[in-house]
Amino acid sequence: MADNATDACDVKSMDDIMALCKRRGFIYQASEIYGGVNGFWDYGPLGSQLKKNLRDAWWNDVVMLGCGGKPGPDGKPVRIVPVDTCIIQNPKVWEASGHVGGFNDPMVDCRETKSRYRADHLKCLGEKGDTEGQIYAYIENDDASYASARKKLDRYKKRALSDAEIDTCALTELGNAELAITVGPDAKEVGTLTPPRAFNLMFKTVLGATGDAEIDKAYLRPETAQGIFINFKNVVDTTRVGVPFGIAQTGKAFRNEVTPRNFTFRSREFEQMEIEFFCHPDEAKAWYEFWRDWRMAWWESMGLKGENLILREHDRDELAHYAKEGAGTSDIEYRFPFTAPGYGELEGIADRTNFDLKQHQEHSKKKMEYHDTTRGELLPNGQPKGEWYLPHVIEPSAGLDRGVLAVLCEAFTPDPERPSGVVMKLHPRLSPIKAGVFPLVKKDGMPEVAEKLRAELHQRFGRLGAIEFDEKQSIGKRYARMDEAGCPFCFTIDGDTMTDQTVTVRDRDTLSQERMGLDKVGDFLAEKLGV
RNA sequence: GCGGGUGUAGCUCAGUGGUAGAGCGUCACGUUGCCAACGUGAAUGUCGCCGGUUCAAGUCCGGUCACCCGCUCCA
Repeated sequence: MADNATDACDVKSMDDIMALCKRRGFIYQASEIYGGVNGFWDYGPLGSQLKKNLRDAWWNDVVMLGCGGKPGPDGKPVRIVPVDTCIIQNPKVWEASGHVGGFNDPMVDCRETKSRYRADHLKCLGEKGDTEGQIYAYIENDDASYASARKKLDRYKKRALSDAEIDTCALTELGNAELAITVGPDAKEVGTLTPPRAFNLMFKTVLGATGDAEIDKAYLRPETAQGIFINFKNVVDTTRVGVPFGIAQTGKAFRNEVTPRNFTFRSREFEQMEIEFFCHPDEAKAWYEFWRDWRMAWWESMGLKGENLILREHDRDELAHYAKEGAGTSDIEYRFPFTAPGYGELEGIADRTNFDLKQHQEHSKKKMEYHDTTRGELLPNGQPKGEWYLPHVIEPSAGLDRGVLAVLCEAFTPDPERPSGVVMKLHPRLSPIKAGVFPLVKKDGMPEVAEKLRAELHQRFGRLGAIEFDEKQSIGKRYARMDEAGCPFCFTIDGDTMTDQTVTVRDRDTLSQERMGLDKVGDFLAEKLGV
């Protein structure tokens, strides 16, 4: 598959993938019967099981096995504990995290140049005392922008005005009538600037049935991370964990994206799989590199391989405000059909330093420092004195819905040779349908034997995914359906089964058909599913 | 948020102001002996939604919603 990855990518059409997702019940548009709602998607029977399987794989590998059992940079097992925190928290959480203050800025759009400006970054100038003539907006502390505005004013007045004749004010002080005679910083026409509009990406809600919209204002969380940070002390105090350790959480988060687009890639409601890994500041770099590399390997183990998956280290000037002082930030990115030849982010691994714990310590007035009893100078009795510090945090934060989408895109394989025309080569561990059990024809006792096998496999593997039983229509049609659903193996009961107790195993990816004993099917499937 | 495009059956799409269509899929019955076989039959639509023009609107006009593409945004 790796050899023709580029070719396959070229052939893949997002429209075809979306059509298959709808047709086979992976993903539907939310509220479809009411015309849909922008930025929201529902998962169908196959999609929800696929999503659960990917989440379970993450949960199992990260939390239960602690990075799949791989020792950390300290040579010890990686310790991760889970939490499940609320979508709605005290609004002060989002003030501390910076989500309320920093991202509540009114913005101004220019209809002519399509530029967007922060309203509080724009100033205006005009001739002193002139209330009729044009006003020129410019970007504060930008000499070129200011000079441009002055030049436009001079040209409008047909003379060079002195500094003393100029009046300036903030754009936010202008009324609508004045905006109508204002020229944007990079515009030629007047009145192309929109009134300042707030672009807070957080969903607001109101607490209490009779709640006052202002006083009882609350937010749906824009990320799951803060729920972990605010419970850091609780977990340390009530669980026998010690730094270094991680706290994991999966759950929904909500962002009022300006432009939801690209199928489920940028949704307004989405699910995250996040780890906040707490470590000593001196060890942050080693843990950062450990997590970055292990997370990359994990996505590869989910079937995302070759040129479509890359690890990209952020440039210094690209780093988020909280990561400036840290060891760095990396994105694990997948080349989606709609981003190709570029890539879209699946997971970010960031060294957030102690930014979040420090913020919550300041805002909540609660001590967030950790007492590390394994550090500090040795006391006369031979015990370490201990050291108080704010742990640094390495955050591998993955998008579950984006992961599902990447897995679907990777699996989607056009194949004109097949009757279905397409096969979903999902990793067996992720496949929503684990196996198909088919009687070759609906007679001669075959359905009965097939049903017995289905019941046996269902008992053993039903917790992982569906076991499909189908006795209708031709065997080829049933195989084709399984190709589109991404079912990796089909077991077919035929005439020979009745005499020698063997079945045909049909492999989705190779189309090979081999015979095996009826009693070997369970173990065969267990091995393929890695259970 | 701006500009362009699209919206008709589950999917892909035809449809010239005058009776709502095709292929595939789905379902039933028969047949069928390993890759969407075949036969017969069936179901599936307020033509995205709202309004307007008209004797008559899927078709023309306006608005709106959703999706796609390009900007913009994306802590």
